[in-house]
Amino acid sequence: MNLRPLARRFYGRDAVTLARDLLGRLVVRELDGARLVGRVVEAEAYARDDPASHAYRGPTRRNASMFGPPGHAYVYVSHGIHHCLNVVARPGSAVLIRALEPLEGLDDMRRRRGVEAVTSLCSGPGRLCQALGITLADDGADLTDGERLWVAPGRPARDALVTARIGITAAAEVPWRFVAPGTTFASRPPAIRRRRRA
DNA sequence: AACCCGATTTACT
DNA sequence: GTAAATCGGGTTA
Repeated sequence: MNLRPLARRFYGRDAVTLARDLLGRLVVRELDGARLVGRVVEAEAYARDDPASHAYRGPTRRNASMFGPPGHAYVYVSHGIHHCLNVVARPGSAVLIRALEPLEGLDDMRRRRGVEAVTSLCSGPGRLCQALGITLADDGADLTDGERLWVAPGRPARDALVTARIGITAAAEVPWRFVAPGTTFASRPPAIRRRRRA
């Protein structure tokens, strides 16, 4: 398993392309002498001119990292409780990591999460940050330096299931959520179409 | 599946 | 001031 960090050029693309290409990659975390690894199985793209994106209204204190160089982390606090991890693509755009398949350091993740079931460790953007100990201290972290948090090549998914993004109200139908085919570790099953009653 | 609630920041009035 | 927020857990049914 090659755990070396991906280089800057991997990130400096449009967020949709990057989101697809992140599926199957490895998020690597080193914290308190432990190494934690998870495979990306769910990601969402947020573009610069995207009503659902934190970047939509321009730079603010919170989203400053989104406007910095590609390949850094954008971490923010969601609903006052949870942290969410984004990977900055081209400046002003980012990819939200929504779920990982835990591969290494599961007991450490369990301890941080306070749950046992492997499908509850990293299946959700807030859950995976808790499992990996990601906080605002990681906002702006350079993911190419291989120091505390980075992304390694893994084995890119050959395909992606495509759905609308979760938990947004603006641009609710834009199909920029990507799920690795066959995974059981997504935050929600990737329903392709919503059934509708007449 | 449908609510309810927590904890806090942000953006807008 | 205030509503909404890239959420998660719990309860009710």
